[in-house]
This record gives sequence, structure tokens and C-alpha cells, in this order.
Amino acid sequence: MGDATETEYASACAAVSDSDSRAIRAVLDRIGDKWSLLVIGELSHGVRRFTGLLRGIPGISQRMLTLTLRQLERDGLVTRTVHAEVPPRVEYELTPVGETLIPHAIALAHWAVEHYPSIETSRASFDAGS
Amino acid sequence: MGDATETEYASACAAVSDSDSRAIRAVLDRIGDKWSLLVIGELSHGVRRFTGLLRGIPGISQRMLTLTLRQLERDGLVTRTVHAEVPPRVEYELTPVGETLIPHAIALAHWAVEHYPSIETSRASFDAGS
DNA sequence: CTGTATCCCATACGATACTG
DNA sequence: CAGTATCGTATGGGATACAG
Repeated sequence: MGDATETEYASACAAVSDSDSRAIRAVLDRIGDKWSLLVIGELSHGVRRFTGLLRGIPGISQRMLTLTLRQLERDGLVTRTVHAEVPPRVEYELTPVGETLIPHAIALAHWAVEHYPSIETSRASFDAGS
Repeated sequence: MGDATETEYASACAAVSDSDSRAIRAVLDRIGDKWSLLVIGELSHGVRRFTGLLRGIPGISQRMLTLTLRQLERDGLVTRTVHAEVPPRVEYELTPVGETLIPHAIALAHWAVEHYPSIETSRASFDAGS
């Protein structure tokens, strides 16, 4: 993971000039919110129903799950299919575009788990020292 | 980028059970905010001064740059060195841990630039249709 | 130059209750 | 089951002014 830094970095940052920053801002605003990435993580398992997602994502409220799913649907990352039954059944699934986010979600999750101890330690000493 | 999905995914999600979710939440709260990833992107070029960052990140306010840098410093992702001169010179630099975030930042930036057109199109049709 | 302090607003989010 | 509606709070974040 540490073979392409300087060179790769320069070209990547050169590409981030003006109009691209809008795209980055927009994407960051979406996947950077409190629940989107966790919802995508749940959906990476496959098709899920509303209540299933609610139970699979501890701490999320009905309201926020609804809002998050609507945003993801609007952005074309998730599909919502309603089955005309009683009781109603609504299934959510990642679109092909949405699935391309999975590797990044996994990578970030790995990074978080790997470096969180270091972060906690740093926070403790920062808060202790002046 | 599309070779490890199903298997890789299963093991990754299995690892995300209880205590890891705290780490993911904590990291997401930090790098998911409005400016951290952009600051890290600027610092990936190398050492930067306060004003340099302010100019390099369009739209950020003095206040938010200060707050963001303090958080990153607290988390041990950025170092802050003050040079005793007049006028004062303060330099910010990524720590080794902070540098490990660069590949992920680059990956997300690439994803954003690549898929943003699709997202915009999807939003337009979503907003148009009922 | 590199911040800090204060004010203020928009909105993200949670809790709760209600509906087809 | 799968939402919507309403309310209230917390806080993220901008603008501006001031300071070492």
C-alpha cells in the first residue's frame, strides 16, 4: 500500500483543480454524512428490506434511514423496488455504480480499525499535554 | 479495482461487528467532515503554511481551517511546528500515519470525478420524475 | 502572519406520534 | 411493514472583528 505516493500523488492532485473540486465536494457531502457509508456497507451484502437495514445499523433512526436511502436513490447508488403485497415489502439494492463504492468503504473501514488505537493514544496525550 | 468483491467483502464485513464500529464511526466523523480530507489533500504536497492552506482550499474560512488543523493534530495525523520569527511562521505537515490516508483520499477523489456525471444525471431524472 | 473571540444561522439529527 | 409529519435540540460552520 506504500509504493505509489509521490508520483501518483502529484498527478492525482494536479487533476484536482477547479471543476473537479465540485465533484469531490458533492461526493464528500454524500458519503461523508453520518449514515450513507454504513447503509452502503449493509447493502453490500445484497438485497435488504427496510426493517432489515434498521436492525443491521445500530443507532440509526427510522427517519434518518428513510432520508439516507432517498438520497442514495436520488444519486443512482441504490434502487428501491416496491412489491404490491400485504404487508408491503420494499427491497433496497446497490446499483452497479453503488457497488463500485464497496472497495473504498472496505478500505476505509480497514484503515479505521487499524489506526484507531494510534488516534486514541494521540488524543489522550494531546488532551493531557498543554 | 474489481477483482476482490464477494470474498473480500464477506471477511471485511464480518470484522465489523461491535467494537470496530466505534472506530469506524470515529474515523468517519473526522475524515467525513467538510474540510479534513481537503486539508490532507493539500498537505500531501508537503509542508504548508497556514496562509498557503487558506489559499489552496477555496471556500474554507480561517476559523474552520484552524479547527480542522487542531483536530488533525490532536488525532496525530498532522504536526504543527512554530518557528520563533517575526512575522511568525507556522508549518503544517502530515505525520507518517496521516500519509497512509493519502491513497484513500486519492481513490475517493478519482471515484468522485469519475462518477459525478452519472450522479448528476441521476439526480436530474429523479427530481424530474415524480 | 497566524491565529482567537463572538455572534448567528442553517440544518443535520433524534424522539415521538401517526398512517396506508 | 414501511414509511410520513412534526417538533425540538445540538452543532457545524460562516462572517466579522480583534490580538500577539
